[in-house]
Amino acid sequence: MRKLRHQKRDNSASNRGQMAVVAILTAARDVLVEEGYPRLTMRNVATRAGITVGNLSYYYANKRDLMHDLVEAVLQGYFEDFEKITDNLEISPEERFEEMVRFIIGDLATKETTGFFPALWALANHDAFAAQEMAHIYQMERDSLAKVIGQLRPDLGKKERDLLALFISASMEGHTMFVGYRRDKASAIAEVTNIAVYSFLTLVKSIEARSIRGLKPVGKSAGKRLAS
Amino acid sequence: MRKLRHQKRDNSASNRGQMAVVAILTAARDVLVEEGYPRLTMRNVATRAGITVGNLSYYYANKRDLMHDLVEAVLQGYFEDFEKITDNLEISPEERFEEMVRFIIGDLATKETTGFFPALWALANHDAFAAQEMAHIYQMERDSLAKVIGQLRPDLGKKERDLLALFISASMEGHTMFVGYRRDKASAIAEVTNIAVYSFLTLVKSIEARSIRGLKPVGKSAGKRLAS
Amino acid sequence: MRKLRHQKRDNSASNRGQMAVVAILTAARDVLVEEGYPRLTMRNVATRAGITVGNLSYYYANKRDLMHDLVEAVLQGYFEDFEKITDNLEISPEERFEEMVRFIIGDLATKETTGFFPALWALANHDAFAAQEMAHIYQMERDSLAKVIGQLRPDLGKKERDLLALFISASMEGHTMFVGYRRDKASAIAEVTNIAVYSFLTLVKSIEARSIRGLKPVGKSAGKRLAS
Amino acid sequence: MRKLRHQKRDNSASNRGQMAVVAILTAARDVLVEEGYPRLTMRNVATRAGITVGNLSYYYANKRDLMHDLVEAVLQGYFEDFEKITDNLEISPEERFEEMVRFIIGDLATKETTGFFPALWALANHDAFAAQEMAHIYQMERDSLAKVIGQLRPDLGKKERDLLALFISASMEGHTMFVGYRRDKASAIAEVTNIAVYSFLTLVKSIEARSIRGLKPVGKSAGKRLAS
DNA sequence: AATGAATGAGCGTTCATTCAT
DNA sequence: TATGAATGAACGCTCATTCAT
Repeated sequence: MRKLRHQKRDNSASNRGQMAVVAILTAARDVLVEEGYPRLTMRNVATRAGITVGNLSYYYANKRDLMHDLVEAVLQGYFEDFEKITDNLEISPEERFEEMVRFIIGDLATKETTGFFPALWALANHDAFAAQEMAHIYQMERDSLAKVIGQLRPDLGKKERDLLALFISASMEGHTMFVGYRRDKASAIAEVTNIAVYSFLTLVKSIEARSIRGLKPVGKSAGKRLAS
Repeated sequence: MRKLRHQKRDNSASNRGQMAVVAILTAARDVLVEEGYPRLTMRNVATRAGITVGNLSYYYANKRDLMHDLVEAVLQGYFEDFEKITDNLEISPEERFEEMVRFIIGDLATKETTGFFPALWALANHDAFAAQEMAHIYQMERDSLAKVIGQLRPDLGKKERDLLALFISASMEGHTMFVGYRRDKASAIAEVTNIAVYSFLTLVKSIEARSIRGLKPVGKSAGKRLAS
Repeated sequence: MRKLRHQKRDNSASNRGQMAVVAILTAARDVLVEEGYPRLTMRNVATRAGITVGNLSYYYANKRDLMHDLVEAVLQGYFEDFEKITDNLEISPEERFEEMVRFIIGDLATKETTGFFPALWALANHDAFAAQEMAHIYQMERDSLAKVIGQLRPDLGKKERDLLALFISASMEGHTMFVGYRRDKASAIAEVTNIAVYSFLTLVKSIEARSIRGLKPVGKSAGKRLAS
Repeated sequence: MRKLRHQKRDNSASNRGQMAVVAILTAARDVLVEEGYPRLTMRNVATRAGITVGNLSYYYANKRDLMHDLVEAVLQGYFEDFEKITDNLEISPEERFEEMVRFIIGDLATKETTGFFPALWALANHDAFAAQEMAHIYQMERDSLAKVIGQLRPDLGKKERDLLALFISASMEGHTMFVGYRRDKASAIAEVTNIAVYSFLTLVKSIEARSIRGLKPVGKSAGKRLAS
């Protein structure tokens, strides 16, 4: 995760308040990342932002609004990141694809991302807003991926490209808990990234629509299993 | 997730207490799954288990101990599941591999697993015990996977097999938030599972050690990128 | 106000909790009476009852429930008081009427009543529950009054008796803020009570239904006023 | 309640500030009337007046001062109202008396009065200033009443006239909670007013000083009661 | 006159935990 | 084993008030 993008709503002259909002959002993210969601309290955020609870409530009347802005700020950061890669036409589609994979896996190993996203996933299970924002950000990621997949495999239909993007995106996210910041297998990140690039590229270049639809290629073991 | 396995520690005659513990653990899991970690309170657990807070504290003096047992009980269930698949020698290694993939992805779409594991991942970021237990369960999953990979690719070294198992295991877990219970892309689970089986099998059967180590095959774009 | 009547809901053996509830309700009434509604906080009540906020919440999960029980306890006390007077058949209807007037005005001068009821009236303007409970208690008062009025004036219809009871009841309540505990005109309570007895008795004994309906008796000034 | 009378203290040229004060006082009264005293916050007043909290504090440094002015403004309005009736010499004393009764009961049924006065009474129990202002306004009301009573009954002493005025004034105020705006018995206001006019007129015209002092007229039941 | 920003105390409520019975 | 009662800290939030600009 690189930086928070706070969209100011009103263009008031005062930038003192604007700075406070950035401090609050950064503090909130840091508390969430370093201490976890249950400790993301208004008091902790205020303390870390160097203000009082009362003043925090001046900027965010309630926790929900704060969470809202926090998630949106994180989102906006990724939106800008993905755009840069997708719009880089100086390199080939295959290179762009590899770059996306390396960017995403590289990002998920940062302290912020390793801390933030699992919290968001857990939240999304019981919080409609978190679920919606999560859907939004991953739709963006999949769209970027599907675009490049289309350039690599123009023969595939939109549905197949979207499913491949879904599979690849979800697979990458899964590595957060293993090669993420200070996680168990963090030392294997280089190798895992290499495998990811190889695996996803091979997948995209070789798969046939029937493998997705479930008609196993000839010689597969499925028949035998059904017989048993 | 299928069921909770609670290992009684003392062999006391009372099985009333044993039943109470199972009720408590089940209640705890259900609260966690249905309401999320922040609402996993001693009161909620006690109420759902049909006992009083005071009595809950007789079985679990504090929340940490309860969490401990809960995570271990979930773990134990999976230990038994994996064992059954790994020990099934009536089918070929390739079939065993496919079965593992289909079992894991099938499981992650259950209500319990979709609810439980993201909470565990988030917790593991800030709770050493959760991290340790998580490491334990996934080590088990990877061991099972690595064993079958070894049968499929006897030419690969242990390190490569382990890395492939890590990549495949992590990739599968990543689908929890997307095709899991009531998640965004739940309807695509069949196609995603097919892609997973195809992709992982292709990967295992085709990858060379040098692709893992990072020496890209000739003609790769890496050189060019480094030059830019 | 004489005493609080707390109706225990469950007949549990423990009277420790029962005593705590009485202590809480008494504390709540005293805070309300002595410090006013804005200072009727859970903390103040707990402190005065000699318990902690946490323990108060064990008995009353929220302020609304506490208020509910408090108002009902006060109500119940009056219910018993009125019953005693109404059921006293040893004295004549006129004496019973006088006794009721003297009891109500006498009660309104007690510290508890002077403090409690104006707070309830103010509350009833914006709190449906308070309004409903208030309606309940005064209906009871009017019913008692109307009963005696009926014995004094059997010639009057029910509607007229009810209106007289309403007028008399409301008039008496109005004295709370003037001859109530430590209020401006507290020293005039004896004379005011005498006037009340004389006035209400004269009213009941002399009024004709047409004076209530608005048809002024002959010789009244209404006509002249309309002409001017 | 008809309108707020704010007396400007300094004769500064700025009438912008004067208008702001009226807006603030009106906002304060409306919040009190519509939402109740506990919600009469500086923020609510400022918001309703269309200014910021900071600016409100320019006009009223603290809540006490604001309350002070609010109560005085309401008072002043009544002062003007009573003066008009008292000074109307075109009608007879009896008519003037009836007009006062009808005016007061009519006023107490307005939204503003029904909301404002019970709040003031409750406040007066614990706030010396509110008690003092309340005393002031009702003294005025009683003075007006006593004046007319004196014209009706020149034979009575000042003390008796004052006591009658106290009884009548207090009785009328008591109807606020019953026939006031949106209160329980609001539909009975016409009949109650008729009863009030009849009752108070009868009282004033017939009562003897000894009935006030407590020496009951011959034939009364007091003797019997004392005997029992 | 007016704003936006800030404080610190207090609110109702929830919580993990303890303990006598 | 099981309960009801109790504690003290923390939670999200609101408030009157202050102050620099």
